[in-house]
Amino acid sequence: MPPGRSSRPPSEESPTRWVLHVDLDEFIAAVEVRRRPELAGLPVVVGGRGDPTERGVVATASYEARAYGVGSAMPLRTAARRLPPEAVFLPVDKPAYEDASEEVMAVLRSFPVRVEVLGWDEAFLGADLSDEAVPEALARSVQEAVLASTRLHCSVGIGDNKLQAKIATGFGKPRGIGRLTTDRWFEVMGDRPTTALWGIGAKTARRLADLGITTVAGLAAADTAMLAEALGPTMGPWFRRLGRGVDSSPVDPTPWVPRAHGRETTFQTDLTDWDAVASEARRLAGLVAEDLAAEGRPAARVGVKVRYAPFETRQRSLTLPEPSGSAEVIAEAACRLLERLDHDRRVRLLGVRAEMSPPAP
DNA sequence: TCTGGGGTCCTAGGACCC
DNA sequence: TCTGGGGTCCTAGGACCC
Repeated sequence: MPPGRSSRPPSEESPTRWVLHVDLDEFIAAVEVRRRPELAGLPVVVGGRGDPTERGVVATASYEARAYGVGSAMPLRTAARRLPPEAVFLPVDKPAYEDASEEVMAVLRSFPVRVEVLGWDEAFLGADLSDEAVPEALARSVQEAVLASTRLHCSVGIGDNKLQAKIATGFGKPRGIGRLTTDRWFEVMGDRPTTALWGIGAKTARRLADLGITTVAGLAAADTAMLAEALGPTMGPWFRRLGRGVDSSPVDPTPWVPRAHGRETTFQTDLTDWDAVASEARRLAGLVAEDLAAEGRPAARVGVKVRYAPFETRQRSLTLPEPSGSAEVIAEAACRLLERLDHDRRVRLLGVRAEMSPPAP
């Protein structure tokens, strides 16, 4: 999505005739129902520790739950208020979703395409100009193969590029196939709000509206220099390309190399005791060090995040004198960073993160 | 309706160096 | 004398996505 990954020199790109975007339907909820068939047909909500009286938000709601107006990122307490008593709340079980994701990606890789994994439940499939497959037929084959191997349903979007394919998937959901190509871009997208574009959220939409731009067509017609002036030299022109449905980024099957790892916790009750904050920072630093060790890469920078009640976030970070994977070094750095923050306020959330140096080429 | 946790990338100002 | 210009690193914050 971000422009950084999209702005490769043309010489690195393979000529792509079309792109498929595969997106699993209600993935997390579907994985839970798959192993608990008795939940089928019930409103199922996965989020937090599975206790709707706690602080936490909905990770995924089943379609039955969505019918009650429950969706991702909604506080669990709100979801509980909206849902009938038979609704089921489950805790997030990350390893289970990672395993299920691997099953799905293995199926996708069995097709003669390049596969770029976007997250647990999404991937782009790219084929070259020389390949003969018809995208609709391939899309249907992918859906059938994923269902047969994993008992999970997915939707597929077809586009001339990743941006179009990603948006097209939404037109196919659930269990369908959507199509959005250059020839019909403005017919389909022109009158939609700018938030219909992948990469434009509420904040950017508001800034665009302040410039008199509210629709995709309006964004496409905007002056590039004006957008660059108002929104930045990289982002401004990139937004305009989004408005025109243009995306030259290749489907890149290269395994993802993480830039950073972090752990954070929202406390069920705000912390007032700064000693407790510091010891929690040490615990989180230990978890981060484990993540680094699993990859065999040291931290180059360490950062802390503190969210004060009611909801005000502060971050501090530093570059280590030399890269280190030591839990003790990361913990000490985190504690030093905490010294630079106000100790007299209630703390709602604490996070510790480590940034890695890029691996040697 | 009081707002998770895991990430990515961009921007902008100041420090510092040549 | 009160003023250069470019480049890179560091840091804080913001926006977006799943």
